Amino acid sequence: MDTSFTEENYLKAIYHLSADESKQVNTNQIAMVLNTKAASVTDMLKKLSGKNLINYERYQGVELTDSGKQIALKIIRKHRLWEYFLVEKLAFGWDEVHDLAEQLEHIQSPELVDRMDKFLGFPKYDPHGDPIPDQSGTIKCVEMKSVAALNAGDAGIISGIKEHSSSFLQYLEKMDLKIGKKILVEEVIPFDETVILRTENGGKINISKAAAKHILINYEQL
Amino acid sequence: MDTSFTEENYLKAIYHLSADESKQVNTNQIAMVLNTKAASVTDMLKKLSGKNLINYERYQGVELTDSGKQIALKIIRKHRLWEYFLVEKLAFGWDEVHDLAEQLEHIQSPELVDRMDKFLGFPKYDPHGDPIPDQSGTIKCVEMKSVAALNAGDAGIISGIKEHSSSFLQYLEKMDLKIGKKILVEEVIPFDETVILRTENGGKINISKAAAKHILINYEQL
DNA sequence: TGTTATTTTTAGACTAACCTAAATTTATTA
DNA sequence: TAATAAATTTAGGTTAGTCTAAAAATAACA
Repeated sequence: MDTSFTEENYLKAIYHLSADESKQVNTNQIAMVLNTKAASVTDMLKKLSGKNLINYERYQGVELTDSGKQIALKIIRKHRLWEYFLVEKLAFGWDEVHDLAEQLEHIQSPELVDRMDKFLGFPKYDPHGDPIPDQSGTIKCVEMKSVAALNAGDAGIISGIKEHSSSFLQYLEKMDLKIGKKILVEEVIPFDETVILRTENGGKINISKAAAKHILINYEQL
Repeated sequence: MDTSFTEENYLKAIYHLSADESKQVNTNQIAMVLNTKAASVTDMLKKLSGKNLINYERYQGVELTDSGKQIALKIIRKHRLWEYFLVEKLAFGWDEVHDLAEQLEHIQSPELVDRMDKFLGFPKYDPHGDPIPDQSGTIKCVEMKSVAALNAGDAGIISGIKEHSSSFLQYLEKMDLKIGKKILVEEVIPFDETVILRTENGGKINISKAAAKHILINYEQL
């Protein structure tokens, strides 16, 4: 039972959608993220259901089966390893690698993935701070908190973001807020909840509440 | 004007066929190497002709136009750079990388190719000794001689092979005849034209005429 | 040169993935 | 709860790439 390029994209989309928004994923959501039409999604859902990769009942939304989830995690593993490679070895910016990884994640060769993993030194997080699933598809579940939820005095390492638009990525670049950077919350201004961060070299960075919401801090990587 | 995965494979096949056997390439040859049927080939030839990537007249065989050749060379450049990467960085055997490179060569990103080239140190030859076209598609034309055409006393570096079957690749592996190895022809036995080679560390290797014919020596890489 | 054999092309059909437009089901709200 | 709105599915059609079987062109040879 082989999965096509397109099937893999659907499985990945469903995985991400069901991680974000609770449980059942609906047709329109999928159509949205895959840039396609609801009718096409329905066709594919029937097909994936026939292969037992999703549980699907007409009009009732959809969720991945265990084997569907396994496949999705394999794709995500590949995606994140490739992103790591592109940034660490080929010096791409972390905001430029997504589309390329989207192509590379479909290369079929378990051998390649594992060798790449070794070559890269078994990285645990991709350049956006998202955890890289291991060979068996296990994903390291880390507790991340949004910066907006921190209080003065809290500290941690920037480890992820909730928004992947290139405008936001460029904003982070400008503000010099990179994944892996250690920060301390110096103050939260009560008026508009602007957060004042202090970095290791003593610099101060002010960010709006809107931005703070989308930046995640990790306690695990310390 | 974008070229699909499949179109690229046809262009590459035509390129290789016209390099090997003189000029005009015929439908059946293409069908053979692409593992498809002549009828399918005809369909595609019409399509490629419409895009001005080949010169095609019914029943008369086919050849690449300049733009078709440019595209073919870009694919070949990618293929060979990926093979180099797989062997040099990920420690694959040079006889295992072909199928993988066949997938990777279709990744679309000029930026990626050039960064990879730089990362690898601008290699001139792939692990099979075939020259890697540069950015502009120029291929280094080197004079290669088959070992069977050498006389006692001649020396050079093993730089290519004319036969790519995995049985032959494994034979070379067993004999410890690797691309890049410096060899000297010590003697050619008149009886059956067995060639006795001497390697840099003083070892002797006997090869049959059949094998010698398929091994190429390069004067350029010295 | 005429006849057979081979190669190539056409004709017609299939599949995967997509689309639009219409029908149906579920959700919302007056 | 009936009526409207939104979401989803069905029906029918398109395109790229493939196939088989039959027809047409070229090549081989007696």
